[in-house]
Amino acid sequence: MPTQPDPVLRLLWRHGAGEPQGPRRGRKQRLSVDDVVDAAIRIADRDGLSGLSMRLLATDLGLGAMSLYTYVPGRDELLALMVDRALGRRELPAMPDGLPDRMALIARVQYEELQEHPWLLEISGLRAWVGPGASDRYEWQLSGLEGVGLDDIEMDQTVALLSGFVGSVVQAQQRIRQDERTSGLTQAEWWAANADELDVVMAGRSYPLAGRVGAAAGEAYQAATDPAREMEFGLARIIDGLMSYIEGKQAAQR
Amino acid sequence: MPTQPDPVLRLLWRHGAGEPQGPRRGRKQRLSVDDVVDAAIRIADRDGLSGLSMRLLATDLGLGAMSLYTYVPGRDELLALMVDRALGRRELPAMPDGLPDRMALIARVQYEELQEHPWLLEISGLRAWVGPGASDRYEWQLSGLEGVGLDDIEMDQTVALLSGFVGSVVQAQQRIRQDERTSGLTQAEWWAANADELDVVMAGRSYPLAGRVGAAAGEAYQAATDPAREMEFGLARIIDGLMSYIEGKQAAQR
DNA sequence: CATCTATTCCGTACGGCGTACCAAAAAGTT
DNA sequence: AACTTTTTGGTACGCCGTACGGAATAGATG
Repeated sequence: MPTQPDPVLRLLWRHGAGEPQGPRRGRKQRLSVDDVVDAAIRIADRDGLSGLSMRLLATDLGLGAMSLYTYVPGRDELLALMVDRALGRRELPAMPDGLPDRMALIARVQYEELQEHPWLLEISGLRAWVGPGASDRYEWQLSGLEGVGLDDIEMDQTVALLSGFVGSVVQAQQRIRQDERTSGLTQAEWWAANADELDVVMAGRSYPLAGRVGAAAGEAYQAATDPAREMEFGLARIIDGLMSYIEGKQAAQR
Repeated sequence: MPTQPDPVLRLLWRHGAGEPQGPRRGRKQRLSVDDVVDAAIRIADRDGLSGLSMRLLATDLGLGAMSLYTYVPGRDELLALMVDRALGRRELPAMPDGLPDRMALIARVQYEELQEHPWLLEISGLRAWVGPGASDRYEWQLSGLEGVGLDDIEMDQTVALLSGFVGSVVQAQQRIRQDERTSGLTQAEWWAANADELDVVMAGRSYPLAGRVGAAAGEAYQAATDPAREMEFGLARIIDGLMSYIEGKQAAQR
C-alpha cells in the first residue's frame, strides 16, 4: 500500500521531460507558472516575504486573486517554487583548483545569493522540497568536495557547515539593516540617542566586556563599507579547521 | 536635538532599579508583564510563533483581547520581550578551564536553548533590542573568550561564529521535523513513497554525487538517535580553526 | 456545424489576524 | 463625594489565505 507521491514534485520539476504536454482541453492559461514565480520573486526581493500577498501578486500579474490558485496550490507551495527557482536561475561557476578556494567559492555563491534574495532567510518552518534548483546546487557544492578525502557524510556536513555559516552572517547583517529601517536611525545614532536611557535603566548591572567589545565592534562594523568583511574571519577559521582535518586524515592513511 | 529614547527599553529592563514603582492611580492590573510574557513563551514552545496570536494569549490569560495592549504595545514588542526573557531565564554555567571547552560550552548552551525554544529561530526580520537577558548572555559568552589573545572585534566575531553555526544546525533539524510533521511520513518513508515519482520527474537529469551522498547522509541521520551528532563535526572543525588561529597569534607575538 | 466536457477566470464570502477606538469599571487623589 | 487616571473588553476596520460556485473559453465529439 504505497503512499501517494507528493503532488508538488510535478510542479517543481515542471520543465523536465516527465510532463505530457499534449494539447489540453478547456480555457488556456494566460500565463505560465514561471511567470507567476518570477513575479513573486521580484516582489519578495523588493518587499520581503511579508510584502508578498496572493492578492498583490495576482493584481501585479493582471489576474483576479483566485486565478492564482490554478497555477499554484497555495502560498506555501508558491514559496517552495520560488526557492527552487531562485536557486536554479543562478549560474554556477566552475570549481577552481585549490580546495580552500573551492570552499570559499561555495560560501561566496551562497553569500551573493542571500544578498540578492534576502527572503530566502525568512523561509523557515517550511517544508524542504527537492526540486531541480536545489538538486543542481547540491550537486555542484558536492563536486567541489569530491575526492579530497572526505567520506560521504563528511561531505554533506561540510556543505552544511559552509552554507549554514554564511546564512547566519547574512542574517545578522539583515537584522542590522532592519533595525536601521524601522528605527530610522543608524546604529551609531541609536546608541547615541539611547545612551542616557540605558544608563538609567541598567542601573545596578554592569557589562564590562559587553560594553567594551560591543563598542569596538560597533565602530568597526559601522565604518566597514564592505559588509563582506564580517564574513572573512569566520570563513577563514572554518576553512582552516576543515583543511587541517582533511590533512590529518590523509596523513593517517599513509 | 536628541531623538527620543526607545520606549521598549523601559519594558525590557523593567526589573531594574530604574522603575519608580510608587502606588499609581487607576484600576490595578490583574497580571504582570512577566505573566504575559511567560504565558506567551509557553504557547510558543508548544505551537510555534504562528500559533501564538494575541487573541489566544489573551483568553489563555483570562483577559479580553485588547487588554493585552496595556501590558505590551504590540505583538512585535511582545516577541522582543519573549526573546530576552527566554535568554534571561537560563542559568549560565561557570566557564571551564580549557579554551576549547569554553567554546564548546558556549555552543552547547545555545544548542539547548534553541531546542527548548524553537521559535527563537523563527524570529527573523525583527529588531534586535538590547535587554538584560541578551546582555547577560553576551557578557557571559565574552567572559569565556577574554584574555586568550583575541582582540575585541575577534571576540565578537568568535561568539557570532559559534552561535551562528549552532543556529544553522538546529534550523536544519527543525526543518526535518517540520517535514515529518506536515507530511506525516518519516524521511525514509517519504523517499520510499516518492522514489518512483522522482525517477519519472527527474528524467534526463542525473545527480551522481547528490544521490550517493544524500543516501548516505539520510541513512546516517535517520539512524542517529542523538541529533547532537550532527553538531559535532562542524563544531570540532570550528574550534580547531579558532584554536590554531589563536595559537598562531601567540606564536607571532613571541 | 452543435454539443459536451474540461479548464480557467474571478466575484463573493468565511474565518482569522493585529490593533484603533471608545465607553464602562475600578482604583487613587483631592 | 467628586475628580482623575488607568484597566478592561466590546465593536469594528482592513488585511490575510483560500473555499466555493458561476461564467467564460477552449478542445473533443457527435
